[in-house]
Amino acid sequence: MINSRVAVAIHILALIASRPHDDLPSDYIASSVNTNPVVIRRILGMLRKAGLIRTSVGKAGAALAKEPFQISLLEVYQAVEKDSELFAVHENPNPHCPVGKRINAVLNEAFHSAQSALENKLAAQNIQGIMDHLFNEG
Amino acid sequence: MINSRVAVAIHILALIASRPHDDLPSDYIASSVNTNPVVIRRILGMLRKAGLIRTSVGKAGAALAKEPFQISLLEVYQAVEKDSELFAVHENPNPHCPVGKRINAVLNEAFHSAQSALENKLAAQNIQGIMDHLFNEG
DNA sequence: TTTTTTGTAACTGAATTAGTTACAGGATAG
DNA sequence: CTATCCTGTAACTAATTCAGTTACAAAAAA
Repeated sequence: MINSRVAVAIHILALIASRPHDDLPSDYIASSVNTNPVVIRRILGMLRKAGLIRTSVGKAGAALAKEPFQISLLEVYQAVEKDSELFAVHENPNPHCPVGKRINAVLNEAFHSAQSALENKLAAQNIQGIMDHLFNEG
Repeated sequence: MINSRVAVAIHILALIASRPHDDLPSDYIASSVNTNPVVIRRILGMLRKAGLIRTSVGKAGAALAKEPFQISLLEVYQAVEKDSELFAVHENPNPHCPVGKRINAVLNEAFHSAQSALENKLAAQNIQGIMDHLFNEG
């Protein structure tokens, strides 16, 4: 299962986007997510390094670096999940076996098409869309 | 990253499919995968419980329970990965926060569309296709 | 100057993973 | 028949990842 940092990161960004005029401290965000403030600051750090938000040391609040509709869920996913491969492949299959010799090339191709489909769906969604679902529906 | 059992399971099935008249012991399969025979037998057990292969206690060899083209990579994936949710979501976001109150419903929807895209791509591929790539191309 | 806050290091415990040893008991070969 | 081969499974290990936590230096704000 993919870790919950992606979910928390989207939660954080939606919260910031929904309160653009407030400087939300990590303690406040943590109480919305229901976790420890350090967990929030760690994820804020990843989002900052990915260029999605701006923060200031010692000063409460984070600001989105782009408009909510310009922040795709794929960017968020890749900000908090540095491993670019979704599927693990076993190392060093037997090169003297006709299957082992080529299995990794074939698996990589098969897995890549699935991973791309996933990423395309994430790329097609953004923080504004999350906001719309949070506040304008149901 | 999704564990390597999926990759190993596909390797195993392709190997069995490519040698339908041989009874391959787990030691032999293990030497192709380059791991321990118990790792192979564990995965064979999962594939058997999923109805993809048949084995006999004490007797070498596993037989596919269906034709290679009828075994999709999605079935293999689900055989060795019992967790049906791809993305983790943080538990108990704050119900008193307008974002926390609804974030999980929105996240589940967003993640589900991505997961479905992945699963559809896996469902569209099967062991015969893996064999074709292994032996009829490149 | 006192308080608040960030950023980050360091540690913890839980969970997962792949690999390993061990062995009971079924199947097979001589 | 019996010695060997093999499966299925339990149990243990070491490595890794994860979320949560404590601690604290340094920046910002009250």
